[in-house]
Amino acid sequence: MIISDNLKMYVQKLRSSNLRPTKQRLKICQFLFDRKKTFHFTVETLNKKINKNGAIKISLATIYNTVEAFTSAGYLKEILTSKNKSYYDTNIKSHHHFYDEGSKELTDIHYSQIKLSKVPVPPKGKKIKNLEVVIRIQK
Amino acid sequence: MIISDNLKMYVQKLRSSNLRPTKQRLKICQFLFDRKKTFHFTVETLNKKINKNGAIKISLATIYNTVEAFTSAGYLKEILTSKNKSYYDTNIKSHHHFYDEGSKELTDIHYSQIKLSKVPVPPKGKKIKNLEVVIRIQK
DNA sequence: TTTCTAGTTTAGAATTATTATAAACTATAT
DNA sequence: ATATAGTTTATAATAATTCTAAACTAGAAA
Ligand SMILES: [Mn+2]
Ligand SMILES: [Mn+2]
Ligand SMILES: [Zn+2]
Ligand SMILES: [Zn+2]
Repeated sequence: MIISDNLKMYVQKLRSSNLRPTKQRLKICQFLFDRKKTFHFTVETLNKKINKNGAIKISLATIYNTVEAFTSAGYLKEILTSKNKSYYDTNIKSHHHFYDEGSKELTDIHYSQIKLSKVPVPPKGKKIKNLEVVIRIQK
Repeated sequence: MIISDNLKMYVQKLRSSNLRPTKQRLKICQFLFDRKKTFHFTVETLNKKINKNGAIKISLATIYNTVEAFTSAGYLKEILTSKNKSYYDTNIKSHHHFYDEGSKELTDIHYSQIKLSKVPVPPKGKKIKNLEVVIRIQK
């Protein structure tokens, strides 16, 4: 895959979500999705890496806006785990996580690696939005 | 059970955790534990209710300090669920929760109501600290 | 191609939850 | 009673995030 091909792909992807393909969004797309493996990040880490040595600087506000827009559009998944910071995942398939309380890092657990053989019925009028398990680990 | 009996009990409980039985801590103990059912709260809701119409006002800083001290002492459990706010639980037994994204309220799920028939081994050198499930629900 | 406009980016201010600071207060050991 | 370590408190500081409003830009329409 050549980068210019991916760029076209991102332009389409963004347009299909009613998001204009700005250079900021495309740069963030490339950073997030031009790779073989999915990964986890926070706005803080993304901001640092995006603005390390690139040509254009992207403001923190735009990083926030874009991560939020990409999450709404379904390109990213938010992982609720820590009380202070939001984590995001480029792996949008349903799956579980280890959360290391020491290093504050997430590791994927494939969906099939956890079997819930008994799950309670939600209260009337409510339905289950998400059943992904976060297993907290430490040394 | 008479309140004065519970008060003595709280004094002992606090002393046994090397916490001086101040009038602030005792008032918070009474508010949290003088009831038949356990419940969930945030510092914000606790602060409002504690300082509604009581004789002594307790500062927000003391509410934070006390909730932290009680959690360390094992009188309370912290439930990590939302990205913005810490939730606490007077039910310190291991159990699971529904978290309603609309009302932002927690509901207990008895430990036996969820069966995990397959759980992955944690990475080497790490052990599982906590395996309580939060099921996110919505309308 | 120029013009227009809604959408986007940005710096900086505001907000929210929480933690830190340091002075005044108090439980309790001596 | 006194001393002292622990506690409370108002207030400041911090951290993550959201808001604001002005400047900028993609892309539709003229
Ligand atoms: Mn926040
Ligand atoms: Mn915070
Ligand atoms: Zn993941
Ligand atoms: Zn509970």
